[in-house]
Amino acid sequence: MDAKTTNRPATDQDIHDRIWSSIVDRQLAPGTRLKEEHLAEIFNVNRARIRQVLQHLARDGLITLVPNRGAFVAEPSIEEARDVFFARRTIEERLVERLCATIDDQGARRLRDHVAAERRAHDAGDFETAIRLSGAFHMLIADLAQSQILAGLLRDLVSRTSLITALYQSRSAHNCGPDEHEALVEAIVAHDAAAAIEVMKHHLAHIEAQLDLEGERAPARNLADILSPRR
Amino acid sequence: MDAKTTNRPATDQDIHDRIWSSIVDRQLAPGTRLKEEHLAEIFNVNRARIRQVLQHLARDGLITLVPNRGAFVAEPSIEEARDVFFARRTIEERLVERLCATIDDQGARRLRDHVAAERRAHDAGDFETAIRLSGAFHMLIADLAQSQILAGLLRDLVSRTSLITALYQSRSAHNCGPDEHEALVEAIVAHDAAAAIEVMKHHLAHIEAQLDLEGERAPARNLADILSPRR
DNA sequence: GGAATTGATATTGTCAACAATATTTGTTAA
DNA sequence: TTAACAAATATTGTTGACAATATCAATTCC
Repeated sequence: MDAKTTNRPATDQDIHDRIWSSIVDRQLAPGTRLKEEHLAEIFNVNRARIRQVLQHLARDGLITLVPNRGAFVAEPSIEEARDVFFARRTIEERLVERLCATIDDQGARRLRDHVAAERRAHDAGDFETAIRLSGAFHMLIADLAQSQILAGLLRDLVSRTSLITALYQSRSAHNCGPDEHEALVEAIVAHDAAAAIEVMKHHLAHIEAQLDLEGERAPARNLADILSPRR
Repeated sequence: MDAKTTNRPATDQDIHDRIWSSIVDRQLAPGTRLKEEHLAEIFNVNRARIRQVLQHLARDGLITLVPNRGAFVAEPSIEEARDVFFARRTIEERLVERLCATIDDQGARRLRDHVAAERRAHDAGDFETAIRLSGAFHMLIADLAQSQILAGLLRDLVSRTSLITALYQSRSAHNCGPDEHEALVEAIVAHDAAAAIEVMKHHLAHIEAQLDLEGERAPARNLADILSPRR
């Protein structure tokens, strides 16, 4: 959290976006305490504004508000993690099903361009970009499928997935996104709903399988981790 | 909105629940303006508290916050209405599918008891209760299907459905809930997922078909409607 | 040395006041 | 009578101060 304050006062949306992406990009680890006054100083705004933003982030599922104690980056339990994947399957299978019926040339081009960019980043070893584009691919599908409600719900679920992988990802995990994304795009463009659903199902199962949701909980964060400056 | 203030200070959750149910029960019509200071007087709390509650209700999709102008009970467009039903089908079909696999004796009893209560209210002509129980039936399915995430999402969608029916329901609509709910329960108890999905799909299509989403927008609310006392 | 207690400090929760913006009311002109 | 304009009022947005609660540091006791 090394955001520099600028002279233009930050809007609530700016602040929300900044904290959101710091969590999703894993700069803020699960369990991190977010002090209102501290954030207010960082963003150079009144504390009441921060409270408002934190309320929103809590509704997004990215932070946990504990009465009288403050806000913490969320630490989803194993049960929650499974539920997130269940919800994602529910939504994303339906979205690709719909997209198979509605995809047009422009949509197909956008999908292909996106996966090509993913492939380029992946092949160049730029894994940070590859991972970011991988998440954005899911949101592109949601946008193209034209359900604002499901797209909004999915956005939260994808964000929470980032928290979950931060907590539970085993060491051997690797990003296999472009291959499965390509297969998905081809099924969509071919209007093959059954295949698209199967690929999406497999893809999400693959992501979930890389997480250690069977063993012990992820190591509890100690107090020093929580209290050390996050910069 | 004739809530009487009590001596115990209302909690934020109390206030939220009260406004929520007033909207869902159609005591507060779509388009109604909710003034912060007025609500603060009604509930005998500081206005800042009301602002917090209104933020939550906006995230629930039940009200619309217009900068510098205030909060209004939401008036979903036809596109939004269709999207809500699409999202509901996505979620509710998956929930009944899962419930067919996990239902036990206790769950079956709860479902049957609920539909019986619905049937009694319906047969006694107590349509207010019948409609309330009808909505609660959907939430019971969500609870039993054991996905907190989908249950939470569905709660918001069911609430918004109430707004939509308030705006778009044709005059000839009637509640045919108990019959379809009974068929659904039997499919679930028989572990027949295909049938359950089909009944749920048909049930939601039935609700949607009773709305006039093809013709002109619901009549615009005129100034007299907005300014008349809402009690 | 560890646990319990106390006091100091930090943080969150709440509030009323003021600034900014919108709405309503009153007045004037055509 | 209607439209335009100005003034008054209402409402929302923001802030800093204070109350309530939690955390941390220091001290004492076993």
